[in-house]
Amino acid sequence: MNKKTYSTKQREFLLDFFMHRDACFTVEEIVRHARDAGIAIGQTTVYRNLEKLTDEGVILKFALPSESGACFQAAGCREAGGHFHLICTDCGAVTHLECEHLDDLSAHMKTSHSFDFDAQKTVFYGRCRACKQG
Amino acid sequence: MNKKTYSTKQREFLLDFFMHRDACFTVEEIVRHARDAGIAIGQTTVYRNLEKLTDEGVILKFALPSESGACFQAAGCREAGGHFHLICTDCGAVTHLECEHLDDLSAHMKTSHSFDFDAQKTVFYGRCRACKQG
DNA sequence: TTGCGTGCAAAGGTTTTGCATGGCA
DNA sequence: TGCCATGCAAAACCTTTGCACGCAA
Repeated sequence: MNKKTYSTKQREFLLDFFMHRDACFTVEEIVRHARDAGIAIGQTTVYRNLEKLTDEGVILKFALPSESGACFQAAGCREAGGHFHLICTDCGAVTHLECEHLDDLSAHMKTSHSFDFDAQKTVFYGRCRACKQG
Repeated sequence: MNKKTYSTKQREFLLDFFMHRDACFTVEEIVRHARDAGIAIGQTTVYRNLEKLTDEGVILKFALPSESGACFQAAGCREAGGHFHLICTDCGAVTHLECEHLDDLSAHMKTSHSFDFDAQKTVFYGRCRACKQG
């Protein structure tokens, strides 16, 4: 039996915050944005809510070489497969990728290498178009 | 102009250590292995050497959900392409994968999505054969 | 009223830094 | 001898935990 879940203004802010943007943020940045929006929120609360949301697959947690702490971002969709994330190691931009090549890869890893690839947890690192040109 | 690099027994140990094994280790584990091998080494030294080796692409640095600190492992080869890493989120086992599917993927990302995928920095998370059966 | 959620402060753990010493070339 | 490397101790950081109070249902 699951615990009850209350709706608080802090939780609602976080949900809304991630649903409406498409970049990654550190805990510190999230706290700052909340305060700018007039929502008082402690970092403990951010950590606790983010942990839950990460477990649920609603948001993605990953490390960026350019940041010292963890980065979080909306997963975009909760369904398995068909949606992958590319992160630029220079600027941190995130590209959502829906591409049959990746579905093929996932299927191939499963059948030929006996590895259940988890698209939710995996982040592809590289350099985006803008940073290549820059 | 690059700085000179001295050869010390600590550095030689680290190089040798990673070249001869195929699993990932935390800093703490590395220090312990060194001391077991009769090499006195401080964790500061491990951190400093590992940072250099990571920059050079000799070893891989990544986070494992089951570990609190960072994990390091030999990259295996320094050439670009053709070599990827799968990590089991349950047991931490690392699989090296050489597979034309991944080369295709890399080429596809570059041509169709303008993204220079960096196999050196990317780790695929999922569950390995043994843990699926367990 | 019940009990989950919040947030401060403190603890915990990892990684970095300062500085004096050690050791390679 | 010159200068990089090492390592202890301390600092800096990020994240988690304890506990009392707040608040949704």
